[in-house]
Amino acid sequence: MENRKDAPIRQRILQAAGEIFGCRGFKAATVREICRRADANVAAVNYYFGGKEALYREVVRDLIAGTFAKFSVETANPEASAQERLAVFVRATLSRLLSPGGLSGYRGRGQLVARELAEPSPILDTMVEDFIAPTAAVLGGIVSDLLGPAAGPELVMRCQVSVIGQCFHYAMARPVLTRLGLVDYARPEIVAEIADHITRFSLEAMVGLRRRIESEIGRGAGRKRNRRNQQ
Amino acid sequence: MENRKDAPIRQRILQAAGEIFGCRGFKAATVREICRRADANVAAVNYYFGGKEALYREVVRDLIAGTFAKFSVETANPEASAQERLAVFVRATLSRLLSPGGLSGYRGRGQLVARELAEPSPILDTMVEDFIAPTAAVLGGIVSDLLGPAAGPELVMRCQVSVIGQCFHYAMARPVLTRLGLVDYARPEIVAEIADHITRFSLEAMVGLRRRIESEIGRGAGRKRNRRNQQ
Amino acid sequence: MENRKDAPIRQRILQAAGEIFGCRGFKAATVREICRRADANVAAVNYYFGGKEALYREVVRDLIAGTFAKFSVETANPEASAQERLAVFVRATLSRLLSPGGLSGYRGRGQLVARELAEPSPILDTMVEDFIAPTAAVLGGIVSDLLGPAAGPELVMRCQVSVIGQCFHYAMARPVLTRLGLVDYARPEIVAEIADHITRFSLEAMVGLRRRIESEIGRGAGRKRNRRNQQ
Amino acid sequence: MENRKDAPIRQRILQAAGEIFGCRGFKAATVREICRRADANVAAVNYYFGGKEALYREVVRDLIAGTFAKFSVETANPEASAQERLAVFVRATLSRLLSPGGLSGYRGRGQLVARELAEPSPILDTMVEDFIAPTAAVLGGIVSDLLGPAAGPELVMRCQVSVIGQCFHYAMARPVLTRLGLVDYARPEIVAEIADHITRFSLEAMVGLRRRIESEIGRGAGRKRNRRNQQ
DNA sequence: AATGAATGAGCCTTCATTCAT
DNA sequence: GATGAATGAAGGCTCATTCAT
Repeated sequence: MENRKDAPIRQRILQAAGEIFGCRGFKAATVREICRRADANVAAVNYYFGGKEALYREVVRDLIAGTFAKFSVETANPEASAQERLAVFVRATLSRLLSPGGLSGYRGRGQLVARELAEPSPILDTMVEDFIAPTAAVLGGIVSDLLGPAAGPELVMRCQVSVIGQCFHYAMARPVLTRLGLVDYARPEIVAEIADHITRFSLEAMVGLRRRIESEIGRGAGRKRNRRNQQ
Repeated sequence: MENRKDAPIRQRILQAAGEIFGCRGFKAATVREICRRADANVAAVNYYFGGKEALYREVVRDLIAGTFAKFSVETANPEASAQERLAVFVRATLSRLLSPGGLSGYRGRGQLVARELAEPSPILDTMVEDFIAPTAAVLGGIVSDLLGPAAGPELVMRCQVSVIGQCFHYAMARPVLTRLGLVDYARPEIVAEIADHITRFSLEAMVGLRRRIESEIGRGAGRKRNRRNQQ
Repeated sequence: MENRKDAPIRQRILQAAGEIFGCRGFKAATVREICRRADANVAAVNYYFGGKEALYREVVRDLIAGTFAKFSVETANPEASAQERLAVFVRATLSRLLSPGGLSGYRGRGQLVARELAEPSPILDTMVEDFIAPTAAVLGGIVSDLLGPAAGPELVMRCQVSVIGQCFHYAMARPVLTRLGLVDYARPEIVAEIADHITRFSLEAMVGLRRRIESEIGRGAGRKRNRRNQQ
Repeated sequence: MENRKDAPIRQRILQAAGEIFGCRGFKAATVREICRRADANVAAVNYYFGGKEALYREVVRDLIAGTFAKFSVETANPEASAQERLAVFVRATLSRLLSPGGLSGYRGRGQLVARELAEPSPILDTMVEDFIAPTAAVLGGIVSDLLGPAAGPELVMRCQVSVIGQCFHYAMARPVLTRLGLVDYARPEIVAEIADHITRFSLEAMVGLRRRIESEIGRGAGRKRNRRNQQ
């Protein structure tokens, strides 16, 4: 299904490049191997993309853009509760990272993003601006709602990272988690199960934190403990 | 302090290699650049280490071993409460990852580990076995205590990943978090603050999860089935 | 004629490699020098042949195969006398070794074979099997006929080596023979003259040996014991 | 017995160098390997000999000088018959080339000379002048006597080469002869057997040639066919 | 438009040699 | 006198890129 001989050469190269770059990294990947896998001429990369680096940029951009478009982190219903929106966000984020149609869709591609996140390259700035910042904003809204108005911006940021960090670790540390026997990525339901856990874990944490903040405020400011019911 | 001309050449190369390998990755790094930075001859890498790959192994091993030895994830007092042990664990893990004496101690070195975790290389197996697995076992004990005897092994594993994932994200996604303005790594207290947050967040989550598990068991085993409506 | 700029690069490299490998030996020869002489890029050797060693193999193979094909050691007439067949064999062998179209055709190439014969390299096995063994078999037949049925296999083998050794020495010890003033390789008729000598020398030897063997047998088996006094 | 630790370092290096140079050739041999085998410091070669090339010269010189001194090509009795002197010459030459105390005395050393003879290097000139030319002169005298006064200098030279070529081939083409199964170098009597054969073969040849020359002269000049009995 | 031949820059490594001790 | 540490030069090879077709 992939690498169909009748697919346009440009597409075949893009596809092959995603796999090779993901497996080997930018430098270790060779245009020869990419072209061999794409069944294209050695000069095709330069002809269609202008060079190895430009091809790499295109691959990463396509991969992220495609994946982000495929899995939305927002519910269709804007009136949904914060809990529900969190569940959707986590599920979508994990799907982006782990599901077959996502960043790890085919062999090695997930590592491509892992590498890119770990390594500040010029392309990262665009990625952050175009894709990651909007996503972070969505999560920021959810977390803010869950923590309530008493939570300071610092706490909101930290909780954002806590949520997103749990999700990313399953993608970034995949080789380690596999070796430790902590996660079995082969099971098809794994994404849903992990999403459920992260949602529950994070909700429990943030509800608890909110309760604690507000009780402290209540204690500090007097008896306004009826605030608890707002959210 | 870095690259002192009077330091033994072997040390200078090790130091330089950590930085270069971290910045560029194994393949993209060149022994020429390493030696230039270490102010050593090109042949010195082969003379002292036997080759580029052997140097890389030594760098990673030294880095991890040194860092793990410097920051213990266990309390001196074995009778300490699970909460306290969690706090120590999180603080030590973050220190390993972020503090000046740790894996990101100098420019680029943190990325070296990020890359190694993301990209399974032969050396990773040894690292997992020697350093990561023991650490994971410690965390497993803490989490297990916090969740109580009613928690199944699945939940314990998932919570382990939730805790460790929060910590790692600050190291792995450092470039992104910086660009998003979510974390200011320059502030010296940042490690302690993040550790506090992760500990609180995780404690709140696990205490909440434990309460829920045990109440469900109670419901199943006895007569508190009116709790069901709370959540 | 040599190194013509319009000759295909592959051919120019092959030509240059024959000379350089012959002059310097495999290890001391450098692809840089070969390519410089062939007026080709340094990478051309790897591009066309896959590496220095593969180029060497091709050079030796081409040289031997070409030479062996050009000079046949067998007479067109299979009914020819043993004497005549020996003359043809010796002339062909010397031509292979010394004539302009043969193994020493251009500067240094003869030494290439000398070196290869003296120094067992993996390629030698193939050469022996494909080219030398068949040639040895032809000579074995001739010698066997000349010595008669009474000659044991041991004697046949030794005489083979005596014939071939005389031929080879003119090629192998060329520098020494030149320095000693024993042979003037510059004279064009030299090959024919040497061939004549070796043929005569060897014929005389083998005819004499045959007479001696058969007279001894006669002595042993019957009553021609008066032959003993002849010699 | 060889490489005794208490032998002077200089001797141990000479010994080791002979083996390594013989096995690998000048360029492929490394001073490191030589020094390792001699259990000496890397710098010892430069210290004692002034460099790799000077060491090589010394090794070849020592080897040839020692061998030539050990096996004399002349009989003790200057009045000996030409046949006898030929037998001694051949036996000595073969011993120089093949016997344990000679040029192939230990592993690989024989090939050292084979290589040197095939490859005109500056050192060869000295070798020819000091060692080979005198030997050639001895053989020239023997051959001249055997062929008789009627033989021209050309024939004498050719017969010299025929004799010496037979001897050398056993040393030069050793790998090939072994592969062809023509010679079994492992048998201890092999040198004597080969020497006997070459002597007989050459005597038979030269006696025959003499007879032929003289008969032709006789035929040409008249009826002096009684010359046949002289020799 | 698309390609195969060819290339030049650069990489890792080896090795004879040097030099301070 | 003798050595171990260190080095500069050079070698084989890889690879992204170019160019004529």
